[in-house]
Amino acid sequence: MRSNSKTNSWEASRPVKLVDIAKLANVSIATVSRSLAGSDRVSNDTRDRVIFAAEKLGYRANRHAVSLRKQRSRVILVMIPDFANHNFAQLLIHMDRAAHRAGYEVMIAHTGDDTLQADSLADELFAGGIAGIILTSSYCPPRVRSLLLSGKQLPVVRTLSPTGRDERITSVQIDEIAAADEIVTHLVEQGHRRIAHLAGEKTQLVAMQREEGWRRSIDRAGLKDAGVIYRGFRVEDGRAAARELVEGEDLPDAVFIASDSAAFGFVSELRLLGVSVPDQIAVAGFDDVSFSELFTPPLTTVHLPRQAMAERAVDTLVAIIEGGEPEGYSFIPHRLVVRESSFRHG
Amino acid sequence: MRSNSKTNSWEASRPVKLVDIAKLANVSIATVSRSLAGSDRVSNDTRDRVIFAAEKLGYRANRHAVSLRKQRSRVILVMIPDFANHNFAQLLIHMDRAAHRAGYEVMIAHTGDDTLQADSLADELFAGGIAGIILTSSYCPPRVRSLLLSGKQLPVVRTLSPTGRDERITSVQIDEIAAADEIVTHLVEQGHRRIAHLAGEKTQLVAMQREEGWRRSIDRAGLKDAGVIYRGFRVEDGRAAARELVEGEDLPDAVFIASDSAAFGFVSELRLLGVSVPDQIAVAGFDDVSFSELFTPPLTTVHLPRQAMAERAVDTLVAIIEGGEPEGYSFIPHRLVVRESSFRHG
DNA sequence: TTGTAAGCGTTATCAT
DNA sequence: ATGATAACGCTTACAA
Repeated sequence: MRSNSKTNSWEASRPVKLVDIAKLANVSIATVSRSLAGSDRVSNDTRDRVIFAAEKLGYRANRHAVSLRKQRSRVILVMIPDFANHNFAQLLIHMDRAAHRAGYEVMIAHTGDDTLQADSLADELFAGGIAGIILTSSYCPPRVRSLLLSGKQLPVVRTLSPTGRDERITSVQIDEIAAADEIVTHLVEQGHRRIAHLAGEKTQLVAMQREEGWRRSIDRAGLKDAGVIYRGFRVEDGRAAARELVEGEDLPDAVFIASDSAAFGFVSELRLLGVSVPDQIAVAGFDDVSFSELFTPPLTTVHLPRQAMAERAVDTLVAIIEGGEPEGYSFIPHRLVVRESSFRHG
Repeated sequence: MRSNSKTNSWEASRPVKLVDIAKLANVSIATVSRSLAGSDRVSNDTRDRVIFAAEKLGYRANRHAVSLRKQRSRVILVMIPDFANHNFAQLLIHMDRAAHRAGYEVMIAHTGDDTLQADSLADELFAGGIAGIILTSSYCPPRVRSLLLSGKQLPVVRTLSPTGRDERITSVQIDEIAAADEIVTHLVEQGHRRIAHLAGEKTQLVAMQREEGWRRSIDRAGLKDAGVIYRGFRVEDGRAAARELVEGEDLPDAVFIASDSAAFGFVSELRLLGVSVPDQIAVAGFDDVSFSELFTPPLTTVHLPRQAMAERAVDTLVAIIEGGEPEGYSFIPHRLVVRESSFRHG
């Protein structure tokens, strides 16, 4: 048990409660509550007096009392695998804003290494502690997953990361396959012929979809499979892939890399190995994080519409929470960003 | 008012409550509560039966009921000016972890453009909604500030950003002046003579302290003031400064830039203008965000010990919340990171 | 060792 | 239009 001394060093002045306002305004607490809630069953005069008193005392409702009584929380849990990744950080800004607009607060659960804490937070969905959950990776807390699979509708929405049809999670995403297809087609149009792919891990749906897009594009162009390296989305994965590629027979003309972070590592390691981008190998990434345009060379990539996804995800979730019908899937348009890293060499 | 239909599309199965466990285990609610709390005033047999029942039903305590009854929340509010900035994103990861370790949850308030929402959240400190506040910028919510200034002790800690002595906020920070001094001294030792400074805004304490460090270093070395440009900490500020500098008389040997982000913009814009770093101008930044080493050229900078600061800030706050004595200031050691951007040209 | 009951601050139902 | 009062789910004296 945690120490629970009664002598807090910060003398906690007693919070202002309804009863304090009631006394000051000379009405009952019921009337105070109604006035503050903007009910029309109060005389204008009384309401004004109450509101004045409330402001004078600096009243702030106790969220726990309200949530307990109303049996409904105004907290949305956002499950994030990695804060440090720009994708998630930016998503968070926009979710926070959208949530506030709708009258909700955002709480974060980090699903990084250890999901226990996060799962426990998510379970509060069933205890009324939180109103809904936004998933941003392929991860889904076990209890939520099993209920979802049993056909139950829950206030749970996934965004950023794609959702398999059989997962039954309301989803806000881009068309990953089409996006990958488009950017690889851009490489083809630049004149590149041997286009390899640095993919994510084979177990990840998002990686599989981006690979599928790459494959469709080279098939359509009648190009030969120049090889796939399965690694991951992090900087280090890109570095490792670069070393592997340089050790191999002959270099491809271009590489489509499934994430910008990996692309940074890839290009950076190639430079160390004396291979220059795009002169010797052209590169295209995926995500368009803020550093992509500052990178040398500036990275050609797919821009993830993070703001639109975040807002749509929140709005969808709020709609479900407040009794609407979940829509299943909704797709957000993506955008190609062509920069120097993909330019034809020579 | 928000629509509040009673027919939620997700049939909310009634949450499991203590009374459900009580029935299943054939004991009173009080005994259930005691068992789950690990009280020693319960027989082992009963406790086991209760815990078994609780797990079987998938019980999760209602946080609002607990907080209301215990008159103490387990939520820490972290006020962040900008999620997208790596500094804050990383800080958040570590705070989240440290908070969970101590049994708290983290809630985020974005103090970006509009502080109203954030202030309102912060005010919950006085209504019992949150247990304490961590500030990460110079911003401090008005009500908190005025109470602090009146000499009151509050569970409020600032980190990352320095605190003025007169602010009376418990603070976890690095020695900004010393750090700036050291990195400028490194530039001096590289042989640079005309060392300019790209500072933040004049109104910001952190900018003033870094400028002070720069000034001390060049004074000690007996160098002339090669000029200060006051802009800001963002990429765009760095770009603008680069243009201003190139338009001026003659270029300095080196520039100490008060933030890595601004340094990215500065170097990037210089490249566009045909000035190369570090060949024509050496550059040193401040922060050591994750891109700093991927940047071209890799950036010499001061590493902010984000993890240590985050953990110390949380621990300090928790100590105050739980009745300890606030320590005032505590300093975390920083570290110089020397990379190519500061190398002597020629 | 266990049960009974009061109460945390708020909202909502029922009177008046 | 307003006031009394019963919940909301939980913890914790106090009783047994």
